[in-house]
Amino acid sequence: MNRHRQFKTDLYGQFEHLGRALAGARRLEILDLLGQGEMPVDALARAIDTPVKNTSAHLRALRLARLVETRREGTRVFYRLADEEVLRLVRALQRVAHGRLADIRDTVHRHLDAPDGYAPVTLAELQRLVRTEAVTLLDVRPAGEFAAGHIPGAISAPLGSLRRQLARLPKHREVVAYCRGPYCLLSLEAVRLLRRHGFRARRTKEGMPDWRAAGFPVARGA
Amino acid sequence: MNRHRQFKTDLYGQFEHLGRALAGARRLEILDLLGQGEMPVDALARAIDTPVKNTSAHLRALRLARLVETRREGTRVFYRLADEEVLRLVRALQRVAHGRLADIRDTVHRHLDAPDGYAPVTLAELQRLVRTEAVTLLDVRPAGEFAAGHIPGAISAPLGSLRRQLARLPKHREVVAYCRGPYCLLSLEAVRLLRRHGFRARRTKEGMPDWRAAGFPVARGA
DNA sequence: CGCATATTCTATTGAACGTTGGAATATCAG
DNA sequence: CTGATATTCCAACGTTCAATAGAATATGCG
Repeated sequence: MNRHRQFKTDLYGQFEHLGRALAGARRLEILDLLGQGEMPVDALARAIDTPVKNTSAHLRALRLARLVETRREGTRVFYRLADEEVLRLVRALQRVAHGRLADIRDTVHRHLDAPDGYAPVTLAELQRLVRTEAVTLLDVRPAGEFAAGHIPGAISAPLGSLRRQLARLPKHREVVAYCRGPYCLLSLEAVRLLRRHGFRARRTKEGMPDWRAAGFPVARGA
Repeated sequence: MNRHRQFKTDLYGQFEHLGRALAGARRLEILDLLGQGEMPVDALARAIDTPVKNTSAHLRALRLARLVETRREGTRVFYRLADEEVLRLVRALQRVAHGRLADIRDTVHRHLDAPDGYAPVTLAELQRLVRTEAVTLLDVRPAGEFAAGHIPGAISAPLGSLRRQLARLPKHREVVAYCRGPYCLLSLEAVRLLRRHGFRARRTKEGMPDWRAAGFPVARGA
């Protein structure tokens, strides 16, 4: 009977290692970002607003837990998720947290929810809309992430250059913007900008990695 | 632009709280057990082989993270999972850990895998087998957990009293045993015992909570 | 080879967490 | 009310981990 205890202690001890790797705000943010595709250390450091030195240490912990893998290219080291399953784990954690912690709902509500919540579209709806060409679909993430994978039919319109592209968009057709994921603010800003310029605009509730994880087709390149 | 950083720090900080609650071997074990149904503190303490005092502290942490809820009955306090989603999160963590950490595969392999792996049955297969009455289905968990919910058509045969029930089982029909989940050893012991007594016996790869989570019907009562 | 850039390693400090012992609270039975 | 059981609270100790600073390594370029 004691072998059973030993087994359980060993086993759940290993699970604990993995849990510890997830128990860090910066690390969760990194994993969320890596859902977009591989990134070098310095880009990640800038994205999460943390010294490179520090970011590297977090990445070390994630690599030790086998949640990320690396690839070297010249002096740069690119990190990527070790597995699609990892992002699903992060999303599961976010979903439980969002559902059960009132504080999170408050935080999100203050930032994400406009009067109409910017009329979020689910990915399934979006697929229908795109297939029937009923909407203009904008990918408002940085160009690099667009190139690494985007929804077929989407136009790359990074938030910074969106204003310049407005003139070229058909005025009459509704616009849907998507970005990195459920807690990414890019599409939100985009919708605000579009509406200020007279467009009918909505955003998706989820982002590119969720589209891919749901098994929908992904286009690559510029 | 700084409001965005503040938002992310707040948000992922909250996620971190939840991650921390998951970063404990004992706590993960508790959550796994609670997947069977509600349990009082002392039962949990015995199950995870940890002082009551200590177990209570862990439960406190879990309750603070809103992962569990309580119900009082006399001097006892019963704990239960706050949500089905919580168990799905734990399973997601286990799945990633199992897939990515070689140490876990080793640990599990040493204990769970017999020459034929005890011919694990998936839940989907099991459903077919049960519907056609092709097998005798045994629930080898403690009687209380059987009463709280079991697979329709299953016979309660707690490991302790299984030996006494052997005589009543049809010799010619194959037996399938299931228990708590992928890392529960009860069904394994059961299959060993059954085979020693000349039965053809297999076990399920997953357990009762997974059956429920998959949306299959659940029977209650003795 | 020597310099520059990108990244990682080492050592230190301070905060957070698990554990343990002892006391306190809550409920029930008599 | 008293005793008994189940659970929780409180304080102290040791460990672990994130953050920070400084040094070291690796690659590319001239």
